[in-house]
Amino acid sequence: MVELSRKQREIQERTREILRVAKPILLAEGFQALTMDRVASLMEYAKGTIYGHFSNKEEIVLALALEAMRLRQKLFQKAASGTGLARRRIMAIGLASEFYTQRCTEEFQVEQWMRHSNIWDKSSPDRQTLIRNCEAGCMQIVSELVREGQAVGDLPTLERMSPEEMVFGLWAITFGSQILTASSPSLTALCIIDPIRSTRIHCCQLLNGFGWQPIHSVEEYLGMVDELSAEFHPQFEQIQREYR
Amino acid sequence: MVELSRKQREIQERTREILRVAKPILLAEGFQALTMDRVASLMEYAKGTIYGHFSNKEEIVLALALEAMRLRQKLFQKAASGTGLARRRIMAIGLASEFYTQRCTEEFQVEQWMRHSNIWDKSSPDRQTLIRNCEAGCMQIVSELVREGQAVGDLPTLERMSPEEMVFGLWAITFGSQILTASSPSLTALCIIDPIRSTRIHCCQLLNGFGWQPIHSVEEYLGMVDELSAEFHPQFEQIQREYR
DNA sequence: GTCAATTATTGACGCCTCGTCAGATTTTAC
DNA sequence: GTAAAATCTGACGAGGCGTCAATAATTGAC
Repeated sequence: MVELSRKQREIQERTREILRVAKPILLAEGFQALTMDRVASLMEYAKGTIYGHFSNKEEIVLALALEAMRLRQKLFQKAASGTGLARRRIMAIGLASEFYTQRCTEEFQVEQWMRHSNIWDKSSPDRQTLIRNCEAGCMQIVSELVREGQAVGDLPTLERMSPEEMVFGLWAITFGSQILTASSPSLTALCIIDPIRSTRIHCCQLLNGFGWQPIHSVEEYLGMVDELSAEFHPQFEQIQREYR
Repeated sequence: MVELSRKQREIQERTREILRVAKPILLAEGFQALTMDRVASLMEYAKGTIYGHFSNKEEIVLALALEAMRLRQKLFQKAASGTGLARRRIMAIGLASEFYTQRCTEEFQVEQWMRHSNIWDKSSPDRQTLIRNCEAGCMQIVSELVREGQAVGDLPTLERMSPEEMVFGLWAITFGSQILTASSPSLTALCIIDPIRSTRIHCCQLLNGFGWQPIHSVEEYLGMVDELSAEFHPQFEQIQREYR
């Protein structure tokens, strides 16, 4: 490790400060309200100085997103490190994801901004890679559990279907639900009263469909999720606090 | 119906012309490349004239998106109007959705632009409503099939779970898969070789999980999808041609 | 066919943001 | 103490947005 000079530390600290200033603007007023001039004047630095840290505002968003995704990854890790069968631990990951969307609203929102092609495409490949790696890390946590389920014999393997491809399904269902919930303000108008409960049920039914033992009835499953929730929520909250 | 004067027809035609000009720019170069000045100069009209049709560029995107969604709706209608059991017809809708993503790439892409909060939020409530209605229409087509499955007794009903909430699951899984496929250029790096096949399987397993009769093994299901595909593709292509 | 009223079109304009870079200022190293 | 290196500054050019006063075209009554 290289020792950093005082100046270097100052600069690093300022990078963090920029993110601290930019985040509430992005969240409260959207991307177009996040201007370099504004960040600069709020921080009482010249614009050029800000550009020394981030070569455009898209980079700021991706930097925020990376932080957010690291939090997500930590939650997943915690969930996966629980006890019991792989299926139970996968349920815990579902809960982690739910927690992230529900309780780490800001981070979840930042992730959404990052996905905008406008923003993604204008930021540097380096930062993109960092984010991709983090995403792959999250995925790996889950696919390990699938592998474990298969190894133990609880989950039948399928011809030409990798553990990652199974995760893809769970990922798609939770991700899809979250996006739809976040972007359709009128789900209730479409008779979708409780999207979170629905998503839980769909995950259960998907796992049942794959024959992942033990098979749970919906009632049973929802009960277990509540128990798991009581167990993990304090831990998730702890991680969230540390992150702040 | 009101007769339109020649002038009115001309104006209407120009609206269409604007969309024709704007679409390739949006698709090939993205939203920030779509400027009113550029559209105006390409059409050899003054900018103000374009603003007479669309009060900002976001409106243009939403207008394009509405066209796209109407195509999607037509595909869904065709799929739902097939013969056989509700489960089979739901599979056909899955295929319609696949066809839309795969073969109506441009329309699918336009839909993605519409979902950007930047764009959505800046366009008029009227146009937003049109789009929401179209989305609701698509959803209704599917939820009718769920109702039919339940009525016939093929699909067990669940406590506190509306047909729409069941559709939500299928919607989330296909939508989520499509977004992930479209936005993660390196799915193969994550060991997801064939996302389309995976998605098909996940839909099958979800339906199996819900106990929708007849239950299909994955092999069986994939075979049926191929058959259905042969049956519906020509019809879908027909609809696509009419739309152009 | 004329002409006034209505409707449509134009494009220069003001405002805003982006990202740059030459010059001013501060820090570092000796 | 001082010269070289690093850092910071903010005015500037480029370019997009949306407006609106001025201009042109169209309509329809006579």
